[in-house]
Amino acid sequence: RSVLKTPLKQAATSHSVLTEIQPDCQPLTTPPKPKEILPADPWTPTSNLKMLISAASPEIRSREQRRELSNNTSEVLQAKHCLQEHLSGDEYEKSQPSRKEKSLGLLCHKFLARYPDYPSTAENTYICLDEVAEELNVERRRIYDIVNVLESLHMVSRLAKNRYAWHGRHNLSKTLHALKKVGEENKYTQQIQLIKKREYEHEFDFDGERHEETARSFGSNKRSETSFVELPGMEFCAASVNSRKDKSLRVMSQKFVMLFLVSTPQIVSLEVAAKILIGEDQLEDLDKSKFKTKIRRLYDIANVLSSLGLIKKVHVTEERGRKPAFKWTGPEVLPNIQETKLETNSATCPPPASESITSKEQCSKNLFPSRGKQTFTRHPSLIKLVKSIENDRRKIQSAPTSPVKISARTDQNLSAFPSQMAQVPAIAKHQLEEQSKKAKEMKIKLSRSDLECNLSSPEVVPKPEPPRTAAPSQPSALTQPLGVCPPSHSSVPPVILPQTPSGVSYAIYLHPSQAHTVTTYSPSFMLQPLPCANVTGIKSINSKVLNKVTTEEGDNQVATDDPMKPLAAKERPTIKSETSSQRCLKRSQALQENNSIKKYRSDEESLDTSMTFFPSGYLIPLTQCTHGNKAGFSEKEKAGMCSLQPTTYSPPIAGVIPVTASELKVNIPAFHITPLNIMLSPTSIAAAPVLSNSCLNSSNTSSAPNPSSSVLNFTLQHVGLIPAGVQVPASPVLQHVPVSSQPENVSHGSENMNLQEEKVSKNTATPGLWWVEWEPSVPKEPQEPQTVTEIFFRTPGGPNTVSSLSANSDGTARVSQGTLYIPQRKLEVSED
DNA sequence: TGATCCCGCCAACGT
DNA sequence: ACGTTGGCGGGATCA
Repeated sequence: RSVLKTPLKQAATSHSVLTEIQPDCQPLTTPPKPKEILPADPWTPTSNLKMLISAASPEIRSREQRRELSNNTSEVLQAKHCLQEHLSGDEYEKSQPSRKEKSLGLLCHKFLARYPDYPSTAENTYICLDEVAEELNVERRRIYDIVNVLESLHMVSRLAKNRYAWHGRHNLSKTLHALKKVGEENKYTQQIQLIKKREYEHEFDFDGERHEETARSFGSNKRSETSFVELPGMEFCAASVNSRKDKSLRVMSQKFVMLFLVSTPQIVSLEVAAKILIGEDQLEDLDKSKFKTKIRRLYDIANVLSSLGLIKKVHVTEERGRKPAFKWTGPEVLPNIQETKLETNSATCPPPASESITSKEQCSKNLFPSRGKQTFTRHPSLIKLVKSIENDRRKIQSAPTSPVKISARTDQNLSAFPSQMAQVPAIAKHQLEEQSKKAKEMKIKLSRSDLECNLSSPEVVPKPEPPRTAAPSQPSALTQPLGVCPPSHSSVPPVILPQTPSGVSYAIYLHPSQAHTVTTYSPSFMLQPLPCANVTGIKSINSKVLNKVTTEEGDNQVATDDPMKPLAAKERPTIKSETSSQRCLKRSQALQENNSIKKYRSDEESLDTSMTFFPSGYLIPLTQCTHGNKAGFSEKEKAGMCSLQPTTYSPPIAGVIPVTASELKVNIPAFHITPLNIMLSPTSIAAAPVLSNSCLNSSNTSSAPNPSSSVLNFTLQHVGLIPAGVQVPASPVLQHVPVSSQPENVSHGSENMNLQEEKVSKNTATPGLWWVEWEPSVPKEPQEPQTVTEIFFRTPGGPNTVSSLSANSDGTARVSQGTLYIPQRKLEVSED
């Protein structure tokens, strides 16, 4: 095994290298033993799996083939020798199993591909590390890395040495809830703030004095640390067999996840994570090496989490430069969803899984009396829809479902998506996984409700159906009393998410700015009251923009599902021989894209009526004047334009938005807002895809109302941050100021002007109000320009309480309240 | 370069 | 004592 995967690293002495490479083999001259070749053979028993994976990457495949060839003969050495002598040659390089191909992430994908996300609760799935290691052709050591992380999420549990039980994602939801809870208890949010604060301070004062106290307070609130978070029902198992519960990787993994779950923009930079994880244990001893090691570990964890589709790599750009970070892309973890502590009790190790599932069933039954299927155990937050949209770019239309260990299935899948697969970039393979997961989730969701299925299927899945005009289906959705807009207009379907019990949600959508990459000028926006009826009728869209938002990057998935896309039908056929449930799945996938609204409704209906559905009138379309750009933003305007009439944003009444465009003319220089739909939720859990109709009402092209102000006011009022009658001045004057946790500091920041230029602005007219804009670092190809705009405002309540309203260019946005978040010159963005 | 992170030594553990 | 785990960090790769 090692023989194959251990190509010489480089031009070192061939002999010594080979020796190293084949430690467990006969002398270096020993040609691959038949026995070893077999397991390593990419086209053997596990070939299906490999096929699937390699199929995603022509490169990998070809390489594997190449490898295979070389492995089968004693030519190996020769070849290597040869190659070595021509290190610079392409041949050699190509035959080299590129580091990437050996990455933990890819390995993890392979690993995950072996097991279903939601294994049958009837029979337990076991994992034998040895086997897996062998089949995946890697050292066991690597498997440990993966398993440990999975274990931290309770996706697997250790039964005995070399033996694990696979639970898949059945426990994920609960685990995340638990982790979030613990994360909150650990005050990670505050810790993050502290760290950021310190970073901030570092930038200005060179004396590391005050760090002392920071460190103090930091280290002080450590407590239940170093303990492995377990799930009721699972701990038994884990504890009994695995005494070392505080294993670093496992714990680290959990903590890392916690950080995501508790932080507002669910983005965590490695640096911060590392510091927090270190800081917890040993008191701040800025040990360089320790930090480095921590980072390394985090990468390992991150790779696995990425493979799971829970996070994705991004970069936070700030003055300091680009810093690696990760963004949570996993399911939203609703705060108060009662932890399903319906745990039964008696349970042996394997049982825990089924048990937890049982409890979930209970839960779901409660939620959906009529339903009893085990599949919809989870209470999929509607937000997932958003997530899915968020991840639109995920192409790879294939991989209907994540591969199961059954080879037959894999084959089927493969045959179904031959060509497509062949076009998928190797690295993008993971996306496939994500998608399949998404699909599964949807599947589950759908299965939960026939109604849902019925509603969605008719329109979305009609495979035989020719490129239908979105129009037909749209209306139906629109006619609904909900405040949603026609999905067809935008590739980014508008969605109204269920609200937290505490409050109503608002759907606001702004028109996407065409200048995704432009960051210097302020696009103009219009805030207009837009009754549903009107919305429904609106058809004009800035396809260019919209496409950019969702279809960009040639996202097959999206494209396929996009009703606007003629090719949509093209792929449907593949769904042919699927089961109805599978179809639902597919449909759901399709729905995500364009019928989110509908979908949402379905969910809403099927989910539970207790959810406060937001009045239709709460849809606030903020269209951007497509042309009212630069021209419209003369220096003068930038200076102090915004002539905002003190308008009171009273709670909108169904179907009506108490604001008029004219009232919201505000331009906030340096404030770049991209398309967004904002779901405002007092408690910070809403996220919604945006529905943007370009120039819908762009009649007012010249005016450039600033969405931020309107949104802000609207938000502030509805979130209760400001009296209904009060209005926050639409930042007539904006200054670039350093942002710090101390509001006071903000007031005088002229000296720090350079900091965060145009990134963070403060509305001097409204103390305690900041906005932060995250721009895409580089408008790479059709990748999604992840521009994030975030508005921070201090809550009257506590000095450290703030709320933030952030809008992502991908159409999602969220409002949250919580502890002070230091706007840090963070400019999130691009991914790799 | 700095960001990533593979690789595998070797110590802690389990049996 | 020996096999299993997995902490750790050198140094190779990648971007």
